[in-house]
Amino acid sequence: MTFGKGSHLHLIDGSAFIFRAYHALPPLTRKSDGLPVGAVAGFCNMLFRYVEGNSGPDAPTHAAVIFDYSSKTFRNELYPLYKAQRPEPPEDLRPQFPLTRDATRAFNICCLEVEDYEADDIIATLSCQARDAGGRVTIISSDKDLMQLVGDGVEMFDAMKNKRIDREEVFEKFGVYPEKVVDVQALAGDSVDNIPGAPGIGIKTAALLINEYGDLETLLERAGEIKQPKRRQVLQDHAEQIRISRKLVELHCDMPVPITLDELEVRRPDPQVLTEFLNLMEFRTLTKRVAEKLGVDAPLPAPTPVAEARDAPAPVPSLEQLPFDHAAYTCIRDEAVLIEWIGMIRERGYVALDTETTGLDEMRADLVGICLAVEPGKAAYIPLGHRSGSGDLFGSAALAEGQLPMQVVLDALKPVLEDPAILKIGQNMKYDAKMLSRYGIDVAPIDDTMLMSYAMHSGLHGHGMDTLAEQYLSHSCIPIKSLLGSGKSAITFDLVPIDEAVKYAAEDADVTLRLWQLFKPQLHQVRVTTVYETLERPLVPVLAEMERAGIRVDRDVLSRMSNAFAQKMAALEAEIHELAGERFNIGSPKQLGEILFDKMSLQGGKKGKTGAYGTGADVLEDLAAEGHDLPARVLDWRQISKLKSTYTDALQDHIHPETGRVHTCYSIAGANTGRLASTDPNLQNIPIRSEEGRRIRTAFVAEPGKKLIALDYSQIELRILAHMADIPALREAFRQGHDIHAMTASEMFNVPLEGMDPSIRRQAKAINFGVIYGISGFGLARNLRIPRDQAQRFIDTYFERFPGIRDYMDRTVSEAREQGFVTTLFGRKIHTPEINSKGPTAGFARRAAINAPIQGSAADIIRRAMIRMPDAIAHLPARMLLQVHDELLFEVDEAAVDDTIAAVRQVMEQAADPVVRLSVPLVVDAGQGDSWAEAH
DNA sequence: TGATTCACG
DNA sequence: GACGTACGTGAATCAG
Repeated sequence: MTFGKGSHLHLIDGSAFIFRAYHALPPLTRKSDGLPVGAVAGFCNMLFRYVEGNSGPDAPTHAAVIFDYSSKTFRNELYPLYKAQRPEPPEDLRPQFPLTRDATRAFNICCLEVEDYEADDIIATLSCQARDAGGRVTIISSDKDLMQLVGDGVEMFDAMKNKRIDREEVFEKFGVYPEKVVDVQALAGDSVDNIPGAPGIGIKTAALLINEYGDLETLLERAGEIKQPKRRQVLQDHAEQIRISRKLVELHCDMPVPITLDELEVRRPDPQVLTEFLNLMEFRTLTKRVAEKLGVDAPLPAPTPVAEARDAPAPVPSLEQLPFDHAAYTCIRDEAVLIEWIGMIRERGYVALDTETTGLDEMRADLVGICLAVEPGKAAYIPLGHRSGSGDLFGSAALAEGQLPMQVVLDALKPVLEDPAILKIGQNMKYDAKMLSRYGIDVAPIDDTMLMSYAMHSGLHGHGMDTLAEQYLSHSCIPIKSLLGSGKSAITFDLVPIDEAVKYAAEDADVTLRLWQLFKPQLHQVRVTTVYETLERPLVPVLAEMERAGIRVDRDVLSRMSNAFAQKMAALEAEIHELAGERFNIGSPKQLGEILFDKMSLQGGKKGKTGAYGTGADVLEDLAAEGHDLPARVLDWRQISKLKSTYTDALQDHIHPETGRVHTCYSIAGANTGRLASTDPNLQNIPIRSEEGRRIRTAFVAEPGKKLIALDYSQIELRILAHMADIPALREAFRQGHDIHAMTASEMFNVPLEGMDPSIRRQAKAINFGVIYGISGFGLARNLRIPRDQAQRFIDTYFERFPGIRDYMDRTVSEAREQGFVTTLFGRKIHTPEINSKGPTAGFARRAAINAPIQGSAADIIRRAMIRMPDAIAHLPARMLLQVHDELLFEVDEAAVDDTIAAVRQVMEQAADPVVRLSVPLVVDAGQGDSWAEAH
């Protein structure tokens, strides 16, 4: 087909694809020879997804993937420093560049690169040709340097955000429409690409100037007319540099392209060629998936050149590529079959296990069925508590036919599940272990695929089964919604027909087993075996115990507080409506914003990106400080409302009817840094900072005759920073037991420790915290409510006095850039896939990378303490109940309070030993009382 | 469902 | 006078 009217050309920014793929995936290598292929794998996945998604009315008629030929181009002649400070691509990415070209061709998509030109120029030239021929163009990229091309039938598509970029989007970003984007870029420059621009002028100012003078040339000619002297000077002094900058950012629409548009016509991939290429790369799952899609047989895996030991046992039949066959799963309905399966488990020494229940709350849900898998594709479901759909009016349906009695099954399985020689594999085993422990079975030993993934892939993606199956087995699990429905009409698993349940449940165990076989050897390759074995796996039984124990909560205390809050709120509500002169929903930020800034026209109203006024506490506090009553009352109302809805009301619903206690659930793999997270309810954010909120802690009480004791690490993150960054002054202060913030203040402001002004100490404290968070002048200024330049001076002084801190930060960031992850003191890896992105994301990623080793090391330390705790307190009448990041809460017989504090403190303070010898001591503070309020 | 707000370390 | 920011979480609520 000739390219012309009605044609639609897709131009894919190949280099962007490669880098994204590289950073999104762990460093995979080809099994047979160790060739790094992670980026190629990701690239192929993206291309496949792209091809799959290309159907429908807006499908392209023509397409090409565009690459950079090399990093040297004609622009370097123009300006030698252009992109000069770009880091070299990582060593293991280099050999993958040519493979991505091969991959593109294997997909039967034209791939293009031209010596001396950037991919962007090729994209520009082809876009112009296509537009001139009357066709449409979509550029698949989010690179801002391409935005100058948008308009007149040319659009961009950000594949990452799944968002189109049109003229208006460009205007939002640059403050001008596409035809003026180069002018703005020329003025603003770009530090990433080393485009000089005009010093001190950013995009905002540049857009302002261009909009005023029309275009860059006019602006430069008439620069003398500019009123601001500094701006005028800059433009006059740097006119030449700005003109060069413009040449650097302007894309070439007329470069020689060795191909015509007609040749880019979309072609179907040749199944043979494509699957052979994927097979050569040894992407087994992708090969299979593509073959399925194209309706051909997957080629046989290439023989591994490494001589296979002849007498080695037959390899486990090749696993993750075996298709999922739901019809092949067994349903165990009689004892003979059950015994047969138990035999198979004993023979192998491991089994993947999954329990099905009536709900997600292990403390309240009932067991409905158990599923076992012994080989990929070989799984069996044992229905135990299914009920036939037609129950009586009260929903108490009778047990369905054809199920073994629960007790018979549990009795038969118990020896296997508790056998120390048989490994039980689960996905989030804490859930299943807790469930089964309620039925008298202590599952051990265990492996957990969720935790394996967490140890290997933290920061890359979530670790739920669906995500993992999708990512590593290219398999989409049956959604539970398809069985249970959703919303009001949702049913519980016991009402699902057994035939349906078999497929779903057995699939889960099957997937778990396949993931385990895939992950187990990888743990070692990625060097996180120690992390998994010492920080993840042993934590499961410890947390399960804590969650089962729960903490006693006094309902009456909460309920009385709720009533008091309700009255207070009603009074405040009346007062606020009075002040506003009308009734409105105080809980609605939108309505509140309109009242404050439109109706009352108070100053300081700032609209965010959604166009709504900000009404956060900081904004309202500023208004209140100016003497406005309404915002002050709203702040009061908000505080009470929060306490009531989140704490005094919701917490009551979480009191277990039988135990009278609240049983939170900890997610081990929730937070990227290694911290735990607490849910249903969250007991890690019970108020303490405000006096009013603190009272909620009086509702958390010890049983009669017992006490609560709380022990928390003092300044653990700062101590870790002092150790990791090796700051002698901080280290010494901690060794001497000095007040660390006062010491910092004294160093920074040259004031004596004696009689220090508390506000000076407060500022030093804020800086100390800021450092842990990846400090910025802006952030510190906002936190301390001081001018920005002053905040920046503080930071400069801090870095001068403690130069090691800056070194540490720089080291950490470059480590993240080079490896794609940072590590804690104990070897936990936290991936930083966005560290090399541009724009505001870069700032976020940078700060997160700086913070992660510190927060993560602290998390590792308390994990180590928790894991050792059961043995350390076994001889005491004490139970560990809660963890709040740097604090542990125990319930103990009154008589043993002191002994327990001593034992726990010992474990906590020595928790880093012997793996890490900290150069600072860890110090633990302890408290005790009848309630959490007293103990803290 | 996403944005906003706010509780904690 | 800058692209825009403190790090990590979970829950309740509003609005579309």
